[in-house]
Amino acid sequence: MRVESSAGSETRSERKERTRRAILDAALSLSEETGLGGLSLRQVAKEVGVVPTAFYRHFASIDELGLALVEESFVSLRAMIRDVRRGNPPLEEIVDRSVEVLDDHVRAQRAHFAFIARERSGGSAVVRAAVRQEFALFERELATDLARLPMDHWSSEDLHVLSRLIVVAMIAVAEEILESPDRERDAIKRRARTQLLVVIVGAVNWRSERE
Amino acid sequence: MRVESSAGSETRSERKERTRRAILDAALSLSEETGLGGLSLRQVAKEVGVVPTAFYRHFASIDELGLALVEESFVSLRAMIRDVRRGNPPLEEIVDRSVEVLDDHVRAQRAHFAFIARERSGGSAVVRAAVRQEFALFERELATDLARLPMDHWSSEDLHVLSRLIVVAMIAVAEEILESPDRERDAIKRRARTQLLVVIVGAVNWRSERE
DNA sequence: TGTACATCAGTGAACGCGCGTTCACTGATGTAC
DNA sequence: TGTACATCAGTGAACGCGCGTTCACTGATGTAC
Repeated sequence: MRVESSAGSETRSERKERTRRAILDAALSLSEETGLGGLSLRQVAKEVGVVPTAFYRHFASIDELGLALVEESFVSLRAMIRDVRRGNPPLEEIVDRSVEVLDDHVRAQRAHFAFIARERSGGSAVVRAAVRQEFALFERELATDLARLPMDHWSSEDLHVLSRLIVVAMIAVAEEILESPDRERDAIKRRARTQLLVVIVGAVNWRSERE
Repeated sequence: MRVESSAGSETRSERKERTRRAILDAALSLSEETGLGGLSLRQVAKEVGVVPTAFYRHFASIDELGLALVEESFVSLRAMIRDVRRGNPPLEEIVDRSVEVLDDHVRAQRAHFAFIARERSGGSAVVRAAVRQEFALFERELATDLARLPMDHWSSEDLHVLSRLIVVAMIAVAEEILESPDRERDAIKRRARTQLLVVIVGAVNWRSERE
């Protein structure tokens, strides 16, 4: 068993992990232009600086690489949600806080959020299915969060429907953030707050108007 | 000048138009699996039953073909909107009527709506830009429609924000319709009605809660 | 109406290119003793 | 600690394939007179 290593060098598995990381980063960056589907194994290898066949030491195919990217992108998304919940903000601050956190996280993890938004209706059936499954899971979680707001007159199915509405609206906001110049930042946040507030006001006043 | 033609035959330009139509249809159908970006000129030509080079008699590139498909897909989308407006339905029927019409049109023009939904974040930058521009136009139109509802306390910018919320929610509903089995039809429509109603109730009660 | 010429949708051969994948390999790192 | 062997991340040549695009062509349709 090897415990120490010669100064300034890495173990074999550290080197391997570094190459793997470089492949993931290259794929995130290159696919921003073409989508994952328009990405070739050879392009990725070239960007990383290895020979094409070295790719196979890390992933069996571009699709498998895509699945790894789905996983780590949703880690970023879940980190964002944890950040929204943190401090358990009172109702009147939820909208402002959520939009702040969304904006911060989308900007800090551009590549991950862009990847999710793009591959949600992207070219690879396998990756698309993985993204949608993650979103389905996420919508269910958000629905249980919503149940804590003052809308106990909502059935759990309706909470899920509401959750989906919020998710698709916030995906659209994230896309806007990603493709707009920085100077539109405040305008986009203002619009996002309006949308969220409309949904929440609508939800709170819903049943009373319905029957 | 040729006025009559021999029985059972077509003019040269009729034949050409028929091939063009076949190319558009083949592209719509083939791209359902791979996206427009994953489509090759040779695949399309093979499906149509012409030699690859014949493609160039009709389009200079797959991108140009894509732009033609964006145009005709939005013709379908505008036909849907005209259908919603027809009869100038009273406020309490707007939600039901809109969801009925959306469901009917998406099912009748599956390929067009699937194309729009997919290429909105698809692989070709040119086509993506065209789709987004059409949506931007459409959102502005919807905003002026909304101004006729009892929400005169809304600024025109806020009406636009509201319009965008409705559009992204309805795109998501259209995607659900397209990828779900027929037996979920009523459930999807019910969920769509809930979402639209939440947005409208929220919009009507908005300003009062805000200040 | 009949003839001579122009147009042009579609053909078919050919090209160079980037692709994914196979295979045998190298040589530094790791392990057993 | 030193030696002999195993592992395995990355190499490099080679393959067959589908791709977009070029070019000269064919022959039915259209036009002028």
